Amino acid sequence: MTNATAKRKNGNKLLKPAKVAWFRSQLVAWADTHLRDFPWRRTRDPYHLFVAECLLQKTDATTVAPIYETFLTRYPTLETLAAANVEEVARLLQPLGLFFRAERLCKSARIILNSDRGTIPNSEKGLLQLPGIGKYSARAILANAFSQPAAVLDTNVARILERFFGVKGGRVKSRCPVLWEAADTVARDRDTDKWNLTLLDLGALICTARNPRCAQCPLQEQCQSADFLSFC
DNA sequence: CTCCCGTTAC
DNA sequence: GTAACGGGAG
Repeated sequence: MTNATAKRKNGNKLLKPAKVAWFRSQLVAWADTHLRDFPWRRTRDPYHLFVAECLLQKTDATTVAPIYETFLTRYPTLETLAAANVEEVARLLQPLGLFFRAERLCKSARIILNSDRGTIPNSEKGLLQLPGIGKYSARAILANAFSQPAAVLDTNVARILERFFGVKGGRVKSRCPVLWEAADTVARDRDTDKWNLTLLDLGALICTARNPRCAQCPLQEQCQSADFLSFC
């Protein structure tokens, strides 16, 4: 049993089980008709998802979509990326900014090819060895490419958990144990990939950082932070 | 805690 | 016009 699974089973003192159950069922229903469609959501290819997660870091999904297609056309395999000219990769990433990612992508490709597996690692530990892959990206790849029950915590998920459950994370959400634990607690053991996408999309479409659309939110009824003024 | 950096919301 | 946005690494 993994740590995360053990924690889920024992429950989280901060989160009431009944409220967690309601949270899940509301979101599962919402996901049926509201999940967004992106090219990287139509594949389970570990390399494709590795590229996608790198490009999606601190970058809006709608901005990434066209570049992602071009990237995979130009560098269709780990081998081609490992052999790529970093400057050229950086040029391709131009509309996204954060050019240091070009170097990290190429370097990761070389590390992966020199590893025992020779393919994208299928463990959190293995993925974390790669430059540019932190806990969020590692778990996203585990869930999406390898169907593992790996919950993610990004600023969207953190915001939803903080608002709905009233838990308080620190400044740096990505390294906040309370929020990671909450993310693990609310996650489902099955279809964790879809669950992760559900939270990301609720954060992107409804529970936005500014001007959240509380009136359209499936969680409004039990949300600690629901903006009741939005009814008026 | 700071830097990275283009895009989008305001 | 400016500020907000968003993961990882040093």
